[in-house]
Amino acid sequence: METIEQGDAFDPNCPTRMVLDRIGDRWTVLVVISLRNGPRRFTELRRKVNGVTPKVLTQTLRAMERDGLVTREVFAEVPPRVEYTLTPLGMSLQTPIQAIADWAEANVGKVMSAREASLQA
Amino acid sequence: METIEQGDAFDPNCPTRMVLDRIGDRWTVLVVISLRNGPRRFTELRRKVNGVTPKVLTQTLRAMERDGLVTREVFAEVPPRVEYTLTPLGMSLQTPIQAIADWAEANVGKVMSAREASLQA
DNA sequence: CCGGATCCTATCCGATACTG
DNA sequence: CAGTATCGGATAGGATCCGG
Repeated sequence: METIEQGDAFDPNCPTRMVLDRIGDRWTVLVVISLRNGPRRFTELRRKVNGVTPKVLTQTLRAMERDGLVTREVFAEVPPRVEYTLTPLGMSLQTPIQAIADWAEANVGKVMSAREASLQA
Repeated sequence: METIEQGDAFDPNCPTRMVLDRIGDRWTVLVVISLRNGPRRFTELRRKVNGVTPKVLTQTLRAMERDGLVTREVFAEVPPRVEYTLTPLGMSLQTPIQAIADWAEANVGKVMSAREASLQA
């Protein structure tokens, strides 16, 4: 079936629900965007992903690692260096993310004016 | 600019961030899917969106109404009837949602096996 | 430099009960 | 039928400190 089904995201165990949960969280999408041009170090990511705390960034990266979206590579150096890289799977996530971004840019104006209008009513 | 920018979703006030917040919540996406074939009544939605409580469904619908995604129409009848309908804006949300669903269906297997694999490591 | 440990708060969500 | 009111629990996320 090519289109969304009723039983789809309504069930916690369903594919779409799972992806939605990932995309829904505050940072996963930002990390994907930040890594799209190649590997980044932890601190680089911290700077790019404006305002994320180390704990949460670590949480996010670990979750993404578990799901096969990023790989984590530790270099036994002094000072220590850790690089995160998008897997092909992680890279492919950019397609739906881009779709969202496109919709957002195209329609944010309408949403904002709807919001304004509802304040007066 | 056609592609995602760094400053994009990193700022709470930015378009993508806003849309992500909507998509991230548990029910908005499900309501959009449930309404795609035409207007639905409150209780119909409650049934379709499996397990949502009236309070939360109302919250979701009100938020969507504010953002111009749905319209709410009250019929002065006995018994009372209220219909919710997707606006064109709300309809257009199905494009990115479909992109997510497609990605999910195509890649859920990989994510699941990555998860399995990480359990043994 | 990387990120774990701990504590805390905000928010979302669910259950239940009640009203026009 | 279509909600509202109230309460309570779960959890993501933030602040801060500390260790390898």
